[in-house]
Amino acid sequence: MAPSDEAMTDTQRSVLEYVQKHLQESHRSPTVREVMRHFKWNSPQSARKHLLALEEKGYLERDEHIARGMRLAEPTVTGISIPILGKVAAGLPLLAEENREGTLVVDPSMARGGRNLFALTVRGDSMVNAHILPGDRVIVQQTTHAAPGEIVVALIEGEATVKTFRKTSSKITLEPANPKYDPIVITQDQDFRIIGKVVGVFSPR
Amino acid sequence: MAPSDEAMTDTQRSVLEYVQKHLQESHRSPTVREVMRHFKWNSPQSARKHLLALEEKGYLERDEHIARGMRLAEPTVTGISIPILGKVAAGLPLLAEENREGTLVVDPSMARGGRNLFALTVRGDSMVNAHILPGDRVIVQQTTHAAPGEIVVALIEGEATVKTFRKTSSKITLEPANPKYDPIVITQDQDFRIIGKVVGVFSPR
DNA sequence: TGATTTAGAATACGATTGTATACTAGTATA
DNA sequence: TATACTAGTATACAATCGTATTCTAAATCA
Repeated sequence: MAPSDEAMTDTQRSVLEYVQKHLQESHRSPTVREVMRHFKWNSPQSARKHLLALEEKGYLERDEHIARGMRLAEPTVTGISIPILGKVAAGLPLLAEENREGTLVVDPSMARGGRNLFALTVRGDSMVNAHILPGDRVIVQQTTHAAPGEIVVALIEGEATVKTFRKTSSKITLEPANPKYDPIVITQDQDFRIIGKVVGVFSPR
Repeated sequence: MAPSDEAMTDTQRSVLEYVQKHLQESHRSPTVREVMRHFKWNSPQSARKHLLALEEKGYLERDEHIARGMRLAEPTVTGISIPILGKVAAGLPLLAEENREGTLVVDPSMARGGRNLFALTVRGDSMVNAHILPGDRVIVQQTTHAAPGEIVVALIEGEATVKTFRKTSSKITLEPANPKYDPIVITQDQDFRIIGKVVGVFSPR
């Protein structure tokens, strides 16, 4: 349950702010008695009631009977960690642990709308004219459908490839952005699947 | 004091990994006894000795007498926040608060060697053949010197521009990567300054 | 061989800590 | 007026937890 469902009293707000500050500064939850002492109260229950109220209203999460067991309901986001996909193993879900090669941190602006993202390291120069170079990390939004002209990541016979998606009434082609290469025409009997479309490129130089 | 000064024993390494994992997953330090139970030991001292050893060797930090008082000596880096430079105001230090337009989070792999980084939003298409497009964020390492052929960010008469740096015995030129534009020849009386070189490009699509 | 280091056990002490119950007082509300 | 809610106090209990001391056993090393 997300915060801001229910209003806090002034004291509850102060307590929440103290807990937030404590977590931020010491990377550790305060104890009930630390809250009590900070507000110069004389009973652990004074603090405890506010903490329980904050938990009930969804602002705090707690683990019972555990010392320093408080957490903020909404963790502060500094960057979005998305998995880097390596070789895709057949039969496994795309984002299974086994397919992961590492983690890439991207700006939160990339993740608007809670998009289902992953990254892929580009091999080969087939997309240089779309400014996607070998070694670049393409940031991919997972989807099974794409509009013609969009740059997609497709799985052909178990191999992941980045190409421009083209579609006519009769056939689907995957078009490179490099005159050196020919378009790939998808035939009926091929194992073909769109796994996402490119929403960003990260290019270390 | 940085870790890796002193070698760990195998057990100490396992304990450190467990503490790291615990911190990462629950945002909370394990207790001495939780470490003990995880390794199926029968005495708190078994765990405590390893924890004290890890502290002495600089891998862990601890606060005495405090429940769940362990921290990693090197905080886990999830992303590097670098400032996005806007219009550069004359007279101010480059990275002054007034010049900042926002923050960009990049992968830690960009920040190897503790480089002094900032980001810049590209305006114009003068570098498209170097795969730097309008709207891209170039990630820049601050430096006053560059080798010919490197892509630099230069300040000409207070205006920041991204170009390829060229230098002969007689003159300095800034070369666009787009035939539509002519190279800029720097004259003696111009206020010219290199402020950094491009080490990465972040391109939202 | 004897000394040192490392790993772990056994046990205990006391402070810390989450929790429970019972109480007073003020304030808002139906 | 009676009721409910909020705020805080007082006190107690038991589990958790960091720490201290003493001990055994194996491995390393000079």
